[in-house]
Amino acid sequence: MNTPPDAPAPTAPAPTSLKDRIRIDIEELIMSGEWQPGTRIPYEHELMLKYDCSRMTVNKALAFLVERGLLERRKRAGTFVAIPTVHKALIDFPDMRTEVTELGRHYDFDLIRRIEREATAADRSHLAIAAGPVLQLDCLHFADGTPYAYETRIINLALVEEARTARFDREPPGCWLFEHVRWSDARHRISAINADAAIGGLLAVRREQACLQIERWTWRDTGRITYVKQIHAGETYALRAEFRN
Amino acid sequence: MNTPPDAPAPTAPAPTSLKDRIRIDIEELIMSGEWQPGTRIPYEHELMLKYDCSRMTVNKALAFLVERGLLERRKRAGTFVAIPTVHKALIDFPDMRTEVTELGRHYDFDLIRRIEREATAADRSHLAIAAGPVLQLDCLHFADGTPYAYETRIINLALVEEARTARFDREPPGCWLFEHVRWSDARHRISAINADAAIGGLLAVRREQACLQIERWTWRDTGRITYVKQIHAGETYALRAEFRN
DNA sequence: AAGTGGTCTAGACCACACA
DNA sequence: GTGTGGTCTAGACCACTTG
Repeated sequence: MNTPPDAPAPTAPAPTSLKDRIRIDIEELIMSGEWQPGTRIPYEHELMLKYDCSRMTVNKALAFLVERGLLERRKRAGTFVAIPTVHKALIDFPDMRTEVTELGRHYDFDLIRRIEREATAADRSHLAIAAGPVLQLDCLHFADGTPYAYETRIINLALVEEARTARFDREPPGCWLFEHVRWSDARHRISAINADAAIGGLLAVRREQACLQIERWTWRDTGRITYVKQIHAGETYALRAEFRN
Repeated sequence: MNTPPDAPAPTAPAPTSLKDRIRIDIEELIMSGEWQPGTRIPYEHELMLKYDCSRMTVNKALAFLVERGLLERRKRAGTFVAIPTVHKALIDFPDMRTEVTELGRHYDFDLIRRIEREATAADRSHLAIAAGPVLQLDCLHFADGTPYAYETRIINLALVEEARTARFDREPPGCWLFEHVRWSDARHRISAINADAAIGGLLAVRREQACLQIERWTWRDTGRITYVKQIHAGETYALRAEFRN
């Protein structure tokens, strides 16, 4: 469906700290257009006087807005309203069990395949390794008994040895990894694909049905931990992302 | 294609401030698994002693990690390693011209339709208004002369009056809005659709081709500014998102 | 009741970029 | 040089929560 999302929750009136009041005041001056992109805003020293506070407090408010991308600071020159170039959005990829449960539906999954092997060419490419043992886990996620998503995953056993002995018949691999492995970075790729006969059969959709495909490569400092590809039937699934400055 | 992305750029060795050293130390203890999720970490006072610095400096480092979702703080109890529940990722939605140009390709666009009208039922739903004038702008974006994306947009003229007189024959609507309107919030919806005959014709793909559809609703405090739907031919397009905790 | 984090102060020194 | 922001200090009071 094509229903617009709810309006953003009004920002909590909250026990506003002075730092937040300064921050919000400036945000509003920028949003309203009163302070145009490129404008120099008052120096920290001037804001100290205006809000009758210490420089540290002003500094915290400004630092927050810099991290959000609303301001830019240049030494000796001052602080400027940033010129926007991109829409940034924050997107949540919960694990499947959490995602389905939060929809108020009953979650279940089938482990379709579990293969331990030496890395194939494709595995080596995804995990950026020259060789080594990997574990492939394919499973189908259900919501209220209906196929929800198909997932195929490769785990680098050299980095996650515990996966060798883990049982994935009760706990889905995504959950297990969440609890057992920390990652320092991840990259996602979101694309649209046409269901082939195999995917169509698994997800119970017609051939050619447009599906949303999410791929994720996960790193830890020491190397790549896992590669996962998730496929959702398009008509019933959509990702949601929130603005994030 | 299904090529894995490049490894994340190594974090700049940078002129590390003390605050950052503390932050990085703690990050590494968490990432390595030495401090498991749920663990209480040392009190601010203990960290002051360890790093021989003021409490403010420790506090800044911890506040940063809280905002990143790596730590949770409870008064009177202490600071704890957060238990992860979702993968968060940051995704950029540049405007089409920027996006295509950054790919090193030549950008061009055609304005297909420009309609000023009283809001229809669909417009009212997307903009959450009871009535009022809207502007619909449909256009086709090209990269190196090849169709890149189809875009249909509705602008709330009550909030963006300047759009009435703006010319959209040289500058694409997305760019124009970037420069003229600030938003305070936006919601995105990403889904997969099958090309119908009309979309297939515009994007030069076969019927049923899976396409990636991105919808965006944009707010300012005072109301909804615009709704836009962008459709990319699936095989040639993918969104990329970075981990962001 | 006690001790945590939340917030703030009124200074300070420094590096850097600009004039 | 000069003045900006970057960073840090050594305190302080308070609210909250939890033992």
